[in-house]
Amino acid sequence: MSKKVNAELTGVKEIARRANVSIATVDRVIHNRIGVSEKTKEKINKIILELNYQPNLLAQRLASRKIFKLATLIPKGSDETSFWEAPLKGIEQANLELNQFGVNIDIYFFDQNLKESFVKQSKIILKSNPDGVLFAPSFTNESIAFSEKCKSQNIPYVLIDSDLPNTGSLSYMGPNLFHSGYLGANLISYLTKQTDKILVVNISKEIDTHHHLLKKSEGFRAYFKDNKLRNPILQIDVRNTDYQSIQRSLSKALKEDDDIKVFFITNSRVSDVARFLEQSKKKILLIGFDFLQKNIEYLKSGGIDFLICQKPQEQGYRGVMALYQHLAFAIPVEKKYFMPIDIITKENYTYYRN
Amino acid sequence: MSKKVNAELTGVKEIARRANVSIATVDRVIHNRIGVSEKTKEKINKIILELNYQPNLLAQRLASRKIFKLATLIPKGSDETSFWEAPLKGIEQANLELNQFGVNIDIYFFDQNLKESFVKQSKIILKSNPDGVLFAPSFTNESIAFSEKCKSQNIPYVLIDSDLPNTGSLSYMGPNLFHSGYLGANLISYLTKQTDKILVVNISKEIDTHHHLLKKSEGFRAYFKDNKLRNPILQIDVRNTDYQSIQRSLSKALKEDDDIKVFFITNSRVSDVARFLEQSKKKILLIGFDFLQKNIEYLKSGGIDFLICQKPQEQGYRGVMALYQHLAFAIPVEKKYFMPIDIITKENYTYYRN
DNA sequence: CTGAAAGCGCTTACAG
DNA sequence: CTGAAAGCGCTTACAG
Repeated sequence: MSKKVNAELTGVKEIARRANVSIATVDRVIHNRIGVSEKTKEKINKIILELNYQPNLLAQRLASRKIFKLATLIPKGSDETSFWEAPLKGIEQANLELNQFGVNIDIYFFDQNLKESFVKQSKIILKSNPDGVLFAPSFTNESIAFSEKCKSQNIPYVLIDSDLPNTGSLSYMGPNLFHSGYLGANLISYLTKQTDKILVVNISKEIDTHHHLLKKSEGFRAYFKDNKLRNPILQIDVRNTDYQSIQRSLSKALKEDDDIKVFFITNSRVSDVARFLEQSKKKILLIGFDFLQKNIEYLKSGGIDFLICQKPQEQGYRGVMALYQHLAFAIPVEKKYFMPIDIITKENYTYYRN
Repeated sequence: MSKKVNAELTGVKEIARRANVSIATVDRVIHNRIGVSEKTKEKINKIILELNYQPNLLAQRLASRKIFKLATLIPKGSDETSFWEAPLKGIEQANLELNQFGVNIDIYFFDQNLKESFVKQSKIILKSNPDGVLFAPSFTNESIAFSEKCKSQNIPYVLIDSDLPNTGSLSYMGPNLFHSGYLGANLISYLTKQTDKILVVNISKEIDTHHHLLKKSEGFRAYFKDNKLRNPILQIDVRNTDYQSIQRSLSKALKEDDDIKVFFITNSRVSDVARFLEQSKKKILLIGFDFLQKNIEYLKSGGIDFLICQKPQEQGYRGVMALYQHLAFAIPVEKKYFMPIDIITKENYTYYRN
């Protein structure tokens, strides 16, 4: 272990010395603040380039006692699905790590079944005047409205889980939904004959607003089309997310077509389908989404064959980190950071990091 | 953006004030240095607990001008395989990020085909007196010898890519080899009938030292046994890694059994097998390892069906980070950090982060 | 437009 | 065994 030597032949002090000014003036130039004559500004900038000056981030953060206030808005975890616990965990982890670097995160929740709760929470957030916002745009119109307000208040915002059509966000961190459906189809094409019948199941209260499910089924179908596969593809939309409704819809579908070989469930509700198949003693290949405890149980028992996962925890973590890096260091952030499309089976789930 | 207030009602100053001592004494207690009476030590420790004191890492790193010198030893990337470029990238990324936190990394390489080069480089490293070492234990005996020397010099070391039987390492970050073979078999079981013949191919100059390949094929076989699957499994070991040799061995194998349905290649050399299959116009299901450019090309063209990947870049990155966290903050490190076992196809490789 | 000085929360010689 | 003081590389009022 050695010691740092000549630590600051390249710091602000050295720049100040060479430019024959005070370090305060150097600081002004570095941060593009006003109140410096063109001449000295040029002189200093030249030296900065010569020295290839890199600010010491440690010292920067320590000296500037700024506190960044971030707000996150995601759905509340519910009995029906624990999916949103993962992004929350990611946010909390980021919070923990950033705490000592002067970041405070306020975590807000909304009810996935209540647009008004989203609107209400977003208003509270705007009033709190945060330096940055992360949210899941579950309700398209309401989310667009929220993002517009963020823009007009000059608050950078990051989206996770699904994207918004307009482009004002600092970043989107989440799946490419179309492609995750496409991959599901790819996987199935390996597992079936071209004559096998496939059932696509969307389970969601608001299919119209949950356009992300539709994007997945679009991607799914596109694969079969692109590869000229002739499997018959049926589709049902289940609008009530309780088990009874799911059971009823699936029973009906199977009554109409009793030779379906594969079920493709476009979201995390796949465990309910596994339960149904278990009870009805049907052996049908089952593929769905998301690394939830319930789903893993069925993966273990063989009730679910494959899960497609997209690191929701990492979405929360990275989303917050992106905001921080943008605010604290003006580090450029990837506009779209698509999560990997992970394939989970009985034999690799123990190693998966969500 | 607000300001930090009362920043140090919990800092060393406050502790010193409450204990009625100087901050130097507080510092001594915090770092368990000698030269403090039992009495004051107790007093200070009590206050530390009361305040739930968390040192400001920024200030800590800034004030202590320690420089940590790390050394890494991994195989040189070769024409035959670019596999080791990934861990190198990870190491370089860590280097970049840690540079401003007082970490210097010296990167050493050895020739995968020359034990002596490993021995030679490890000696150079030991002479340089590093604070921590990361290495890939490609040659078992030589690696054990190296690790013993690290231990006796009190240098913490981290292993990547494959593990060593003794347990002195700070951490192992890499695949669970047995299980990655197991997963490969799991995947294949979905894609085949029980009567389909499977060929396992180990391609390596030193199968005996490259016991990690053997662990993969063990895991592979274990899956079939555990699940009472009756597929005939053949195996060949190719000891020369040039294309001609591989071609010859595979031709011979196919001549002896022309109804093989699946090839399982236990390492990254799978692209050579894909090339062979392409030329011989055989359509055989092909599964292998690692996210290399060559392999991806065949994945795209359909020559390779699945790749199993284990984030080699992250191995390098995390390995270095673990050393740093251990040295700088005495943060406890996971003894074994197994990488996820990722399944890559034509349709998700664009999203993969190696 | 510019600079001197204090301070961020620590560590580190040095002196006693 | 203990403390006063300087310093890490920055930022921030404040004064001129």
